[in-house]
Amino acid sequence: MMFEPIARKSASTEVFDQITARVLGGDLAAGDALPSERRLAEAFGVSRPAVREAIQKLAQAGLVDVRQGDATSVRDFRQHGGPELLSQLLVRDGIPDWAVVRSVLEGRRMIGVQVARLAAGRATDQSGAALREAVDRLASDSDPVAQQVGALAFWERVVDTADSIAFRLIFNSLRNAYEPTMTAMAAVMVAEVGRTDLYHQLAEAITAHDEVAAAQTATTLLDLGTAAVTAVIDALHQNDSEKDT
Amino acid sequence: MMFEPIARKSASTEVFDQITARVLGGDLAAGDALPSERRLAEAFGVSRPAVREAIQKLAQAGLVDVRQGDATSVRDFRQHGGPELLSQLLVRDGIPDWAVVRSVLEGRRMIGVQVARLAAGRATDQSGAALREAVDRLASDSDPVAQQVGALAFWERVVDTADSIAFRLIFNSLRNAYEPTMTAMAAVMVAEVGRTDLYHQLAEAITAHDEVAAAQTATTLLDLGTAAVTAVIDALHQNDSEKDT
DNA sequence: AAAATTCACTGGTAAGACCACTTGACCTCT
DNA sequence: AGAGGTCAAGTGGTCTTACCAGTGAATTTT
Repeated sequence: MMFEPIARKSASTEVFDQITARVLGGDLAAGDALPSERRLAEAFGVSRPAVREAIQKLAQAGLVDVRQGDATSVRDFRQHGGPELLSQLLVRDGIPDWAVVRSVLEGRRMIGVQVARLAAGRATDQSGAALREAVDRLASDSDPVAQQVGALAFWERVVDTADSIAFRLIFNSLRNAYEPTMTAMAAVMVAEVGRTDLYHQLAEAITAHDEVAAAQTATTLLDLGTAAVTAVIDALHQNDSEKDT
Repeated sequence: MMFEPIARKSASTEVFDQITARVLGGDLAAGDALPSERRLAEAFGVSRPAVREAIQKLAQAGLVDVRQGDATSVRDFRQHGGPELLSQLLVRDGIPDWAVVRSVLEGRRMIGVQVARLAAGRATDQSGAALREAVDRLASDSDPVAQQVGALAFWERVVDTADSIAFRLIFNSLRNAYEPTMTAMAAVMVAEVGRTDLYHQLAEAITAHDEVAAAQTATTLLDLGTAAVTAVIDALHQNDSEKDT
């Protein structure tokens, strides 16, 4: 029996998480007024500073609008939120939101291709070596989860090679959304991350400054994972339909 | 004479902004330890709760790593930050960072094309009407700034039509980065936002479910702005070179 | 030399008081 | 009536003070 490290959440983090879940879950609709800080403090059984810290984080995430003198109100996260929210949207109460999963896969695929193309245009000797090293490390892993970590590290190198801070930051967001789901996705994603030949091919295309080949290989590679996940989703939906019948 | 609404910043916001600027500006490098909350409070002349609120926001933005018992340390925002940071990175001390500008333009272009393609695949009668309305509103504006606002609203409709929450949230981030620069960009961006014919064409292509035409038109449109801004950047660099000579 | 302990420093939390601002009800004058 | 002013209640903003809870390094003990 393995012991899991206990992760203690601070009071403010706990408050933040709960309110975030309420907002993203729709229990607190856009425009709704949040209870006052004093009431929240009482309701959560914490001090007011703890509540305030949570609210500041909510405001930073674009989830609430706080104005002195008036009640703090919930904002429409679809209109004001950033991609940091994706990780919370992907899975709610342990149940994946397939529409969100689909959209993240789409984003991953389209952005991955563009980044690969950019990288091919800007590869240097250094970045080429880094890419090859990442491929080698990925190829040496046999565990599906480790392979996913390796694939993520590989793509991180690709993004670095693309030398675009905007794509880098977007990549970070997608990675943060994806990471918590890795163990659950391992069995499915092996169809993609197991194809070390394609990673090798992509690394070579980028190193050779072949933008077309890089984009094409990236498309092939990312479509594998997309197709695999999509197949699972469809299968689940089919089951649902059968149950209904 | 117009009156400007006065925007008063709270103490915690002020602290947050100052530390953010230090981190993004490189004065506080990744791995550096932040002064303790008590010292920061004294240095800024504010109370400790105010400092704590600021630090919580910094942590939420991925800029610092805070652990009880140990000093709060600065994280590598390139590795952990999200695209919300772009607005702060675009301009520092009033001077645009051209590498960041370029990367945002690249992101805008590539993502815009993909979103247009997605939208073409998922347009409905409702979304088509919304797109046309947005084009009409854009066409009725003559002021460059108003046109940019209209163009942004148009693209917002396109993203909605694409029906992808991931792209929606990414779009929000790019918009937040872009909005503060609009007045400065007005004269340059008019080359793009003034082409109401292309917006109209794009709206029609999306409504007609013509993915290829939508992608192509989007490319043409977005390249206009990209080229215009790139030309300005190059001109500035040329001036710099001449000065050096 | 290694292990255990101590201590100084860090962030985490709480309570209570007061300030600054928004809102809406109420009142007054026109 | 309607426009304006006044006021009170409720909200977020801030400060002070005190103590709790971890971390890490210096210190002591073995």
